[in-house]
Amino acid sequence: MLQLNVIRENRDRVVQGLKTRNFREEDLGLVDKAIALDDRRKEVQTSLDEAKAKRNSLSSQVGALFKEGKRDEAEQIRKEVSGLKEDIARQEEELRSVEAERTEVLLQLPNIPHDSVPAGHTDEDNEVYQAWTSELPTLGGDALPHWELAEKYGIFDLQLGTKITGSGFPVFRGKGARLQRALIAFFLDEASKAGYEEVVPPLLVNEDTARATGQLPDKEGQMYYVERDNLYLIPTAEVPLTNIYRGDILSVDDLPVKITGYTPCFRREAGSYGAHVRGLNRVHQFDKIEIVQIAHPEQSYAVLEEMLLHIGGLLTKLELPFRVLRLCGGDLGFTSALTFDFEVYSAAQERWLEVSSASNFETYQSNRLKLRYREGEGAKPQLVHTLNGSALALARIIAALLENNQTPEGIVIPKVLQSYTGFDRID
RNA sequence: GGUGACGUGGGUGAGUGGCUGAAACCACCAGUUUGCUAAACUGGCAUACUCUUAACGGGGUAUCGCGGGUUCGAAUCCCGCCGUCACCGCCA
Repeated sequence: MLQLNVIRENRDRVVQGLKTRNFREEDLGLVDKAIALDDRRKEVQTSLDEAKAKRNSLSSQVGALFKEGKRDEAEQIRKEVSGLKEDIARQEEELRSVEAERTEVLLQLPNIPHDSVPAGHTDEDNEVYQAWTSELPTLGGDALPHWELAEKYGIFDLQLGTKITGSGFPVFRGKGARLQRALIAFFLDEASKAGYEEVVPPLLVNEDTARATGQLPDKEGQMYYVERDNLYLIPTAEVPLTNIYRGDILSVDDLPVKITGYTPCFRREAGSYGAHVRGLNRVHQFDKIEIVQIAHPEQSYAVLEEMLLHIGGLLTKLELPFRVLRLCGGDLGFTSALTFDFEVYSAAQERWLEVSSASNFETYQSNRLKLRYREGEGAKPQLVHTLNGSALALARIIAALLENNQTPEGIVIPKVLQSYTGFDRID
């Protein structure tokens, strides 16, 4: 959520940002509407506070007068205060409704894109930030897509998952399951080496948590929901990991906070179908190692750069061809100021698969999280910047590994993984 | 799930209707004193919103788990919810 004072002070920049996101002309008015509602809120707040101050001072007189035995005077003031009650109640009601309306409007405003975000409408318009300069691997005409390889080598079984749960819930078996575990261990070890604290968070979260990182209300339909207990299955570890610090005031010395966690991720992916979502390209449950940083506002873009290097390093170690995209305004997530996507080239499908997304949310999340830091002793608390990235998402990495590494003798496991898998090929 | 106890500031903990935004102690910060350190002493030490100020600052409101109620006035009384702990039940 954007801060109102930021909107006030940078009104034109906010409007410009919405345009970068291709906001409809009629919705640009939301910015001024938010400001107007906040003006009204201030008015009511001030007038309500005055009424309450009067009540409080009169009330304390009542007590004093009673003690002095001046019953009549006390009685008179008491009646006067009684009259104030109605007025206070009415103003409280108005304050509540103005605040609710203001929040409603603020929730509809996405983050302001960073200056470097290119204009554009779809993923076609994303800017190639770091291209793959070597040659892309080519496989012969008999190369198989990963879903066929999976069947051939018994790596995972989607039909079995359908029997147990429903479509989009793969069952990994044998060496496939082992490969999965190897990747998780590898990614976590790499994150630890890079200074991230490893965390095992809950997989179900409550409403407050889902709201604080921005999944509610804008991505409600994307999450599985357990109605009986009013809990949501996490779509990404970002949600519980970032919420660890919800409401906290950190010292500047604590920054940056670096945490990582492996979790399964659950996504309903409502409305997705077609050839591009075959196999592991898009599933309802997949495993992901997430890295999260809570950073000083002045450091956050350097931190984002550091995260990109970390993620790129993983792909390099896995010997996968990849490129990095800077998302355009139209493709940028609602809460993000700047996002880079990592795509791995899948040689058999001859297309790029998104395997990671790293974003700087600046203060958009921290404002909802009420997550702040203090510059020094006694300094006023300020919002931190939050960032996160996948490092990495497993399903599509496996898809790419299977496809790119297929040989007539089976699927070759990259060297770095061999000590984790305990085998060097799947055949 | 059942029964009982409890929920106060960074921590311990006092406080049963007004003088309590909250004692005291600990921790922390600054200063004084002192060969150094330690000790002692003095002072400071919540957050949000809001008004005011060029600024430093000052004023107001709210917050004692959360939400409602009673009252001129609530940390304190009443109701609901949530949580923690103990015992029982169940259980990886």
